[in-house]
Amino acid sequence: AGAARDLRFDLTGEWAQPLRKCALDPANADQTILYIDEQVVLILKDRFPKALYHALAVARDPALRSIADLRPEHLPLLAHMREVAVAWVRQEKAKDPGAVAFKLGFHAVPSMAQLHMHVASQDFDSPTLKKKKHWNAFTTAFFLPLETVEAELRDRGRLALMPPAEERRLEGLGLRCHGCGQPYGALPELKQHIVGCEGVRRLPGL
DNA sequence: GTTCTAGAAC
DNA sequence: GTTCTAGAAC
Repeated sequence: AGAARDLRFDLTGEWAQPLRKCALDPANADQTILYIDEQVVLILKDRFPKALYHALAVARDPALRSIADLRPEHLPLLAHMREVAVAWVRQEKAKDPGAVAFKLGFHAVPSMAQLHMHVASQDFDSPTLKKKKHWNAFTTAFFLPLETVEAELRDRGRLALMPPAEERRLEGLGLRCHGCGQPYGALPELKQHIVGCEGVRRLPGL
């Protein structure tokens, strides 16, 4: 008998479908499509971005609903998603040399159906970043870097899904600047800090 | 994922 | 009194 499927990764609600719909039927998508080929569509996260630059590389294979479906055979797809993401990052950084370093990766427990990789500048300067959960989803171990995901697929054949208790722990962690480590009690204070933090400007990444 | 909003926190 | 967070949404 196979293991029971983790319901957190099923994402069957209607509100969770826009990325999947875009990947499967891009001609009728209302998102801004930056790039598309047979394997991947790069979508600009223009309505609710969490940083000055924020895009999503979405897999077009209908079988890839989330990171739970990834297997070693998908390593070439992940490499291609990196190429597509890096091309966009280079283009944006050429236009804006002052942009903060980008990072590529997946949320440990996604909220939207269809495998999607975040491509985001680490300024996290956005009016639509409103909740502690948003902050911690990008600045804690809840964010799985692309290299980590690739290594785990290579070494273990699939991803170990984050236990619900660990998910709750990371979402609830106290707010802390990812650039300098300074703790903050409230999100508005932290958001005011990050726009001027030198540590944020010096973050490593793409 | 977001919206709404009650009531906690300040 | 105002700001801010966090839980329900069928």
